[in-house]
Amino acid sequence: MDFERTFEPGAMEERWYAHWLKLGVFTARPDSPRPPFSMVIPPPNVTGRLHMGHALNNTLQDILARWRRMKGDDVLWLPGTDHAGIATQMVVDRQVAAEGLSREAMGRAAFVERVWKWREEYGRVIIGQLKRLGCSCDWTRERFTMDPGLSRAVREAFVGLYEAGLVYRDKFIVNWCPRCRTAISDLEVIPQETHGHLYTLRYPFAAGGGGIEVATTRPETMLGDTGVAVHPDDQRYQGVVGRTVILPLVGRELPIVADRFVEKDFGTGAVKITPAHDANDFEVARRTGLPPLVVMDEQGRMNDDVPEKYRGLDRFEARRVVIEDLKAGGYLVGVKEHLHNVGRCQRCNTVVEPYLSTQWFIRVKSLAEEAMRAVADGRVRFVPPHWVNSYNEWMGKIHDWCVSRQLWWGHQIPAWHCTRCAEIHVARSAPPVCRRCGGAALRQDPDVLDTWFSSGLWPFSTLGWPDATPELRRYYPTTVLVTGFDILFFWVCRMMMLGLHFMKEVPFRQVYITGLVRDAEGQKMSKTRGNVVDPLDLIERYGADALRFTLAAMATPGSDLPLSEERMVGYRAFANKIWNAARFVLLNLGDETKARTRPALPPRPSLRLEDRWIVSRLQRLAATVDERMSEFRFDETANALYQFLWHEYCDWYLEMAKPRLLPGSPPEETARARAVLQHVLDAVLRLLHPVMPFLTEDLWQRLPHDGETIALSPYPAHDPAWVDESAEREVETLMEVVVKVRNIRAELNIDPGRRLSLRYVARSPGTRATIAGNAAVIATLARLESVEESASPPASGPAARAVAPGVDLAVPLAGVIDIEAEKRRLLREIDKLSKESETHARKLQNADFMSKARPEVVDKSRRIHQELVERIGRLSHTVESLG
RNA sequence: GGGCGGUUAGCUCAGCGGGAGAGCACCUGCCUUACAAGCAGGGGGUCACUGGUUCGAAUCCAGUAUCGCCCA
Repeated sequence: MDFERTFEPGAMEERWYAHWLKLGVFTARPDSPRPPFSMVIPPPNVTGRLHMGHALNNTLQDILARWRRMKGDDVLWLPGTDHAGIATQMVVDRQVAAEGLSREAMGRAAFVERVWKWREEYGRVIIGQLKRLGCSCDWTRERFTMDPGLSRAVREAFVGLYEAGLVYRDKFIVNWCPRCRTAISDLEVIPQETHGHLYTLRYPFAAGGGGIEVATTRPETMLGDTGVAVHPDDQRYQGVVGRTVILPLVGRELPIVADRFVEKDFGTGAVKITPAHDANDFEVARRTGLPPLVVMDEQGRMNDDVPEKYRGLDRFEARRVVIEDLKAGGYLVGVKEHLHNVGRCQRCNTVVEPYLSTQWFIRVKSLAEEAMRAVADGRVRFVPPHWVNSYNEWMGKIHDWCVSRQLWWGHQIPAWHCTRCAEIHVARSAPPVCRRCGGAALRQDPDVLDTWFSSGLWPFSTLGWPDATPELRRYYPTTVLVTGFDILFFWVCRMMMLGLHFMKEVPFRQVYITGLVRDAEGQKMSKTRGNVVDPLDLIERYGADALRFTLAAMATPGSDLPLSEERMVGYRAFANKIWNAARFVLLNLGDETKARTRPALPPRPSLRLEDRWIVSRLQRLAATVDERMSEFRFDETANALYQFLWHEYCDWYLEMAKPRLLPGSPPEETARARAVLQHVLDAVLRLLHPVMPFLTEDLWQRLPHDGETIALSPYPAHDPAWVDESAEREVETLMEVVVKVRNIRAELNIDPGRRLSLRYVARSPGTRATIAGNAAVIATLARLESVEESASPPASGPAARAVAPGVDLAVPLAGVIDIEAEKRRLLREIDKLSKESETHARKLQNADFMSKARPEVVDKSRRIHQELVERIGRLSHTVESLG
């Protein structure tokens, strides 16, 4: 088998993904006796391309899915896409326009057919990209929000809400995008700080004798004014309420009304009321009985209800002309710079127009209350928990949800209007005749539902609802939802409300909220900034495993992820490190390699110290990983794996095992070393598999193994029987000795190839036994020719000295030692240790500490202090002996 | 205006009541038969500031400064 010196991702990834698909690894088994674990993917837009946010949350989901699968759960990770009403319609609009056609000219049916065609052709790009990432979704259950089943669920849900009295149709001020020509929800309006002007206008009293001044940022809306309001307690305007003014340019007579909404301190304290074009004004008008007057059309042009001069003008052009005319007429009293927020359409950045129109709404108050209760009483857990605050805040002051959209692409509202008597029928299917007048001419409501309405049903519509399918019974509520905070309100809140309403049960037990992937400078990635990083590009350059590991390692709950390429380079190096460790093991396995099955670990009494140590460390790793994964600590899981693999397995164990692999060592020792090397590697590959699925599969397949894929092999469970504290302590001693010798070599600039000898004086029989019993290991790691116990004090004569816990060391170096330099080196060491010991000395001298601190804390401090003092003493003694 | 989060080594971040940590970067020396995408050794921090609680605070509390996000 070829085994290159450097790890090359690439083709290997594609091969293993195909292997998993062939084996059906990702397919959920509803009839399985195993416990279920389920997640639904946050459905990406059909128009979407994989971005770093997707890469992050799908990596984390995949880690969970693969982990639970190996732990023995029946995992369902249900994938799919969202039809993305406005976005998709815009894309196809553009495509059609490029052909010189238009949506209007084509007609609705032809256009919708065209969108479907687009979806077939381009709408699956992101699915392929998720596969590149390695996502172990159950593709046999892939869903699309416009599928027949999900469309049926949407109809059923809408009708169900209607029957529960939670749906109504009303004229209301909504956020209107004149470019998209549809209503959009509050959440789809992005406020943008804008330098504008505040105009003060004077409206003369109808009866003559002065007038009243009003302030506005949108003068063109004055054409739709139907009143003026002041605060009832405002001293300045006592007596004007009830009088009328004449609207300039129009001539309409407007009543002055009193309403507490008016801010006395803003502008002049009097405001013009344009009920059909301002949400606050609309409320005021409702309270005070002022009539609404719509003065714009769907595209934001002034309509026929304004003086002829302004008809047909775009709202911004109208603003310009209105200002000119007001100025000419002497009605413009003042203009000043004004910084304010202007709402823009999330999709197309057009300035949103508050617009009075007839829309469908969902009464959400009762749904929101239940959704808040579900979180308060723990039916749903947020990770990290602080997001509950945002959730409650939004749910607490929620407005009714405008769910109708004036689009063609989406779920057409299941409501039919009688063309004769205007009766509205909300029904699962078209009624044959009007129930009121019996007329047969019924027309379906042209509007479609907000895309988030169908997304809100996603956790159960995808499982077959409204039918009580086995999947629905088994996998709902889903175990966990992983998503970004940017769609907390859009999506998470809506799923909570709709899930609780229709299923009487929360849609997910836990919600893990990810941070935001930023660039290396911590800036938000955006097309305009040009700092967008393409995950596919990263996969090409570093491999999917390195990308996944990077994202996992940086996924600290509650914080954003500044993605730096340096970090990715580091984790690609990690992948390469693992590759080479496996390469080393495999090249040393000999004939066992051909035995395609994993041998058992040799009985413990036959194992050497270092074997018991690495197996013990492995057990601790398994425990840590299990604990950290259960808490969604992907970062700490990744770090623990990294630390173990690189700094314990590779740095120490591999090196310690090398001598036993050399020809000439006892065959049974070689066999045992091979078995342990292989056992630990196999286990750690499995522990790592959820994070780095491709690399681990590739290596696992090369090693002796049972089964067809690592993805279905059992996840190593913590086995306390193999934890060996004394082995860990002993190896720590060996490491300290080795590091001291290496330190001497480095600081005295001794040729790395030169073999040195080591004399030691152990302070306890245990330490003596550890060192004496492992002299060969120490010699290998520290490149020594001899390790000998020596009489106390350590050998006199020219030598470099060091003190490790429990043992004094001397490396004789005739002709190399500069006595003064050696003294300086030792004094520096004494200094360092003294600083540490002082902090403990202070504590131990503190009577309060001694009496009030927990005994084990005092003990620990005393132990550390004693040890430090002892080492300092021995070092000082050595310095003195140097003269 | 309300809410949430951050401020720890040059950079990016863990740690969140008991000896200041990691990765990268940096310095020194090494192509030691798995790996130079490597090995060995090393330097580097009044844990934003001010008070308080505590025997003990980077860690808990209050306040200040500052940066960022969300909602109005």
